[in-house]
Amino acid sequence: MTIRVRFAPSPTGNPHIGNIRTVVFNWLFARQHNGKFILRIEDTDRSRYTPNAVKAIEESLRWLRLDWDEGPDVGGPYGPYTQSERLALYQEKATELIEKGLAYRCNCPTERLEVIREQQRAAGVDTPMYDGHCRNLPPDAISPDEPHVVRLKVPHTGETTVHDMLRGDVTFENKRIDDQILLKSDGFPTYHLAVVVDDHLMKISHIIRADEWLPSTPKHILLYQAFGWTPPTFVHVPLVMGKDGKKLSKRHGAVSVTDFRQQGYLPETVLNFLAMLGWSPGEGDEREIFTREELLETFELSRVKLSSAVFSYDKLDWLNGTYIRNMDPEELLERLIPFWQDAGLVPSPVPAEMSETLEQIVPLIQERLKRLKDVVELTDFIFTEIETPPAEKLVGKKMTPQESLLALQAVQALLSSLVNFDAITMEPPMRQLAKDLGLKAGRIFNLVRVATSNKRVAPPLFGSIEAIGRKRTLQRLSRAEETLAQLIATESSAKK
RNA sequence: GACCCCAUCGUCUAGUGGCCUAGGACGUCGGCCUCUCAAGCCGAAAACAGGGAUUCGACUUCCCUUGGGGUCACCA
Repeated sequence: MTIRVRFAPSPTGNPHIGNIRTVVFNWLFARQHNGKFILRIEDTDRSRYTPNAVKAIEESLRWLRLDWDEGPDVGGPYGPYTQSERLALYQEKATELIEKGLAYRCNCPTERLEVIREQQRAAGVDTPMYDGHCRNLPPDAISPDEPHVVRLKVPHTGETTVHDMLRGDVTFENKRIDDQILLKSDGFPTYHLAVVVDDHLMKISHIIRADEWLPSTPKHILLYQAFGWTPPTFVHVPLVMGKDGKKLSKRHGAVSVTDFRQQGYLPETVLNFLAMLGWSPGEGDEREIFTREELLETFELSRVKLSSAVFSYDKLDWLNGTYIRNMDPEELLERLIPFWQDAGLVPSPVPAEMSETLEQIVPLIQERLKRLKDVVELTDFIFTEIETPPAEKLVGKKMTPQESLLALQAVQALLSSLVNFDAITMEPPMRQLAKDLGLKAGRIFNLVRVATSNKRVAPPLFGSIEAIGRKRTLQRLSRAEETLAQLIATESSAKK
């Protein structure tokens, strides 16, 4: 049997990371079995349709390199792959069921339905359901031409069993299953009809979808039975939760693929992380880092956990940092440039004379980045003018303002005298200078760091200064010295 | 509320009756290294929800309780 799986999102916005985790499972499963991965757009709810959502979905998948074999853009033998283009098909299938006596037209107004639900709830009914008003009307009682919906005639007795690949058999009582609407009054199918018809017609072999669908799966099975079709294999995978144990949503932080991308998470990281959320390689294999190829080799759908997993932003950060550290510096530079440009620190295109500086900066920050975007805050002082640090920030630890000023002046003199203004050249004399002044090297370095970056935390000093350049470094030192001098002056006048 | 799913450190997980005085990873804490911050290295604290049953023996099997989650639309 050919493995055929699908991702069937409804175009309502940027794809959610939880949904993408399910896509990762689908995609891995398809690819490792030489099967097909299909993208199908379920746009049957016109009220929720978002124009650019299909683009966003496709871009997100492409970013993660989750390629599809059939879909709206690439076509395929079972198209079209957008449900709104298949309307006639669903109507035809619904009519077929009506003719078989397995479905019926219903023209109960929404208001009446709402009243019934209210009453049932008030009466303490467990599962509010349609009251069957139109269920046993003669077939011609409602004309196909008047507004109506089509409902499935669900048997009132017996039970329906879902065979789930991961959970085994899950049985539901038919009397608790409502006469599901298949076709809405606007002529569009509901999810239940469309998904069954399309999965069957597109020869889907495995429906790998989120847990939340399990309760509606018996409805789908009933539909397969009504059509006389064999249901595919169902695989319900757990939901992804936020820190508080609820379904992951915006209030937990980044949730869309776009969010993660914009914050500077690497697609490799996200793929790796998502695959490990609810799946692990098993006994004796304690790897955390998996390349796409390794995942393809190792992933096993049957090993997916049944319990829901909490999305850990901390672990994602660690993973991303690990990927960044292992990356080729040239490649890292390429990926960093857009973030510098977005922040307005580097012009686009990158001026030729700047690229050397950028190359030089990368090793300074590579092991300090968790997200690519962090590069902005970490290196902005190299590109833009800094505010001169306030005097109190310029007084070294356990040092007087006078000592600090003297130290900075000495550094300035030293740096002006160097033949080559680069990190390797400047470090030994700087250390010697500290010794000569009777100061710990760290003290003086930190002082210079603040003076040249206005930050207490910054990349390694000498590399940073080299990137800033001699002229601007000396300028910043001068300004810092002036500030200190002023402080000293006001302090001494205050004493008098 | 009803139905359904789930249940090992704070989090992601290993574990399919004896290998478990429960392993790894993130995070946390401590130390080393160190020009700050990271990174790296070393170390520590940290879990089998509770109760029955089966068994010579249960983290591992069964039942109940508890807890968490999901679903109950002319949304998917």
